[in-house]
Amino acid sequence: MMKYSGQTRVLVAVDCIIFGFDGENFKLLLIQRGFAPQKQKWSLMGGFIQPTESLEVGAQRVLKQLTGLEGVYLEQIPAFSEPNRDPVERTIAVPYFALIDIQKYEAQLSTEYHAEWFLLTEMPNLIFDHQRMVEMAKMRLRYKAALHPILFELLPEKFTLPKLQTLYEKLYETTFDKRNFSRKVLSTGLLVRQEEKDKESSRKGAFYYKLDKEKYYDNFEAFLKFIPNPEKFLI
Amino acid sequence: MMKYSGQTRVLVAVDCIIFGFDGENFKLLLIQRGFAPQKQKWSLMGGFIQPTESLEVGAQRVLKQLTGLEGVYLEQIPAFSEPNRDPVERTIAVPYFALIDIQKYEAQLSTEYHAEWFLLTEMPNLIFDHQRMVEMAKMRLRYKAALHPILFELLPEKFTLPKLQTLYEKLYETTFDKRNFSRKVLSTGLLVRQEEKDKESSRKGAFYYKLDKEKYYDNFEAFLKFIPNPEKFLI
DNA sequence: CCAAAAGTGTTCACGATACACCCATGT
DNA sequence: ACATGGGTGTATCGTGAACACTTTTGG
Repeated sequence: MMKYSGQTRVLVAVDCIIFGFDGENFKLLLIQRGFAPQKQKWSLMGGFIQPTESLEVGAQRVLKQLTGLEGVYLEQIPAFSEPNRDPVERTIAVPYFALIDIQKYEAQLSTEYHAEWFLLTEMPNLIFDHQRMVEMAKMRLRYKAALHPILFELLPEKFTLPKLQTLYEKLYETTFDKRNFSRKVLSTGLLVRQEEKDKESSRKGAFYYKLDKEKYYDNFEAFLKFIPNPEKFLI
Repeated sequence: MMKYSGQTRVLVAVDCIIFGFDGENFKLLLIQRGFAPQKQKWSLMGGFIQPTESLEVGAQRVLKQLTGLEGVYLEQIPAFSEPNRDPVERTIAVPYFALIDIQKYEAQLSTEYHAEWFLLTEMPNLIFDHQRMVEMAKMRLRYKAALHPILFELLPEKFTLPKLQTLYEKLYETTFDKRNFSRKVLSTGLLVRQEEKDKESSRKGAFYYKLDKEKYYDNFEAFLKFIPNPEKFLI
């Protein structure tokens, strides 16, 4: 097979910034790196791109290895390509942020990678430029979620409005008026109220809601703002 | 030097989707590919990433080679990484869209690449998946420009409000009310009216405006909507 | 004097915000 | 009975959209 001559080939890695939400706080799934350099240090889950897979497929593979989950919400963020970002060998990293339902995950946790959930606010130091990747991912998530209904990916199938509101409040480090919030969310018609209530976090109990899957997928890329004044939060 | 073992290295290319605006229509700067395969076919300007440069730097280098311009507005869009997208050898392409002032360019055009401006609506067929890259870039540009004041990058230093409006109208393939448009644009305080008028395109003449550079750079990433109902245009 | 494009103000409607009370229940 | 969190309605304000006439001047 013919090749392009005189050009340098480089390693390409996908690194996953895996977000979860435990009902109270944002979490990040990190692993303890199992190989040199920086063995034992905390790191994002990642892997080198294989000859037969695209970046997207590679990221899904890496996620499946760690969490057992497939079809996870993934979004590419701009590549990290400083020539010396990896001290071993030049590696271009294409980060993906992933939104997963922390409950689905728990059962499947592989012990192979020494993975652990950290509160986003209490992250350990990470190797290389992974810290910066997390920062970028957080910014991107804030941006995207201000305009599109993607945070549902972090919630279990059934969730309550107060939980949904907490989710948004934690991401934007603010509080919202619950009357306005519920009106805005319900007006999208994306949510279906269930008979059942969640009695865990209050005496009265809060109704569970499920997504109207059809409307949800139709509106996935739609422009739905759940938070007031999004411009305040967008960079 | 130590290396990661057992992994495949790949070529990484940057490809530039170069947009211009001639005062009436969007244009795209394409080159006639000078090497096999698909020699002579129209293509985006691109290049392989070099050992000492980041992707961003590589894209700027490629742009400079073709146009002579430096410090051009560039934005990365998600990588194209299908294993067989380049028939010669696996290459991951990281596309950047560039917004340039078509007037600054014209003098500097290198003849080396057989470059030519095409109307965006009358593009020839492009090699590989470059067509799809242009589509993606167009979508991204529409998205970004609906929320942030980036289209000024396409205009010369002095421009008139009617030209600015035409620019937006062409991108969104619609028309806007000029009273609302000018009010909205001027209310940002980003524009400074000049004494001079452009008498080219009307008898009465239209005032030239310049950007207030300081405010512009402050608001570069700010949330400024110049078009009504942006949600209608965002995917 | 006429054609062609530039420039400008007001009204209206809707969406966004602010705000406070009652409800259900477990202890 | 009371403490705790859940749920709901209304009044007001401000932003965004619709809309039409006057101005300038080259021919």
